[in-house]
Amino acid sequence: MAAPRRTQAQRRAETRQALLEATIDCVVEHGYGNVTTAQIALRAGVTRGAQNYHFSAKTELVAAALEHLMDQLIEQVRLDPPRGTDTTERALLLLDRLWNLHDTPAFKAATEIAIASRTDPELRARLAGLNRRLIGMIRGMLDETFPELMGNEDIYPIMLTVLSAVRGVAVVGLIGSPESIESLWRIVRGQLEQLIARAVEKASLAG
Amino acid sequence: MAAPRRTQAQRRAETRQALLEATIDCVVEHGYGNVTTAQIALRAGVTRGAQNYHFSAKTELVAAALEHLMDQLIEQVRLDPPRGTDTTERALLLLDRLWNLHDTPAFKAATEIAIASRTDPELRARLAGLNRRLIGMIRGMLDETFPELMGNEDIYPIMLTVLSAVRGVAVVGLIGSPESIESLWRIVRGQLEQLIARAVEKASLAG
DNA sequence: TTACATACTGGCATGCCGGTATGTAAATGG
DNA sequence: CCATTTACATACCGGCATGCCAGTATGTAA
Repeated sequence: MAAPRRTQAQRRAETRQALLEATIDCVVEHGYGNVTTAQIALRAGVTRGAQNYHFSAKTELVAAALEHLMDQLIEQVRLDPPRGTDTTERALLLLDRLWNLHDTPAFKAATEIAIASRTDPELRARLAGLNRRLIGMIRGMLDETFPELMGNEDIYPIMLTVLSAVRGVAVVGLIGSPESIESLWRIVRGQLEQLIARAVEKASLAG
Repeated sequence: MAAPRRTQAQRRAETRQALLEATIDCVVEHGYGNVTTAQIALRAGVTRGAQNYHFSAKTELVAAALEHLMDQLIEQVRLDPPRGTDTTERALLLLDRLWNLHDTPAFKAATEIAIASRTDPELRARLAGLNRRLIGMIRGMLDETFPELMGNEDIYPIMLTVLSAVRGVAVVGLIGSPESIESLWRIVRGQLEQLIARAVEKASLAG
């Protein structure tokens, strides 16, 4: 095993990333309340000393991990926007993509951490902008995906409602069985589909 | 201070209730992850010994507390069903009541505990039926409140969608500022209102 | 090569949490 | 009025998570 001779910046980046990802994994697996710094360090293949060197407190690590996760998700979504000639078709594609995003382990972790931040001021402060940022991202995506609806202010309330419903289902999904969630989502999806279809119809009549 | 000479059943019931309520209060105030059994006992005005006598483990106490809370809420809701001549009017009344239920400290506690139960099998098992029970309650209430819609299967999907959306908003409400939640709810409420109104209209045409 | 900065190691120490064990008071029943 | 059960109090233990620190290695600049 020859020493890889990494540069300082590389070393730093690699261990940090390993820690951030291990944090998310551990939260997903054991739940935020049960996660220990030792577990995280172990999973990251890093000693507790190194861990503490980069992130002096647990909260800091967790907050950073969630921000990192968010960055990944946003990037991942931004990379392939929904394509299609039909407006409704694109909208439903977006809907499904939104759901898939919420049906992911990452969302579990994010939710746990967000919930925990309610009573942790330090954490809360750092996470304050994340939801705002998420909504901003979705908004931007809407504008890009539906240029024909540009300037139509009616779509944002619908977006928020859809997002809320998706979140509601996703939250139940944290504790329910996959089958029950699947069935619940099918039902809710049907309703949201109608909501969207009507909105698109209305908008194209107006436009 | 003369001894009140309470009966055993009274003593038991009183300390138990004090413990259950203190548990909810503590969870609301400090968050599930930070709550300690000592805090709860202190708040309930009970020693840790008594606490342990009634609830041998923390999980047991928390689960019992949530069930107790649920009982209270269900009872409270069942006591005054929405009245009104107009179907839509009653539906909107129900919608607001549903939101008020979710905009309460009790919901915060319930959510925290539910989230925690994801990685706590013991807790999860005891809470498994609660959501089912809640939905059953809402279903029953729908049947009572809208006898004219009886047998119309279309309203359940809508109910689930509305419930999901309400929950989604409520979850954001856990960490957001009261103002931002108020404004979000107003927006979502507007959409749900339309959803409901359309459903009622359709149902009365069919009926 | 020397001097310095950054990255990392391993272990210690403290506080605290949940659970238990044992003793005491209050109520019930005969 | 005594015996037994139920309800509660106090003290304690084992364990463990967290943060910290003194030292070491590795990269970087003079």
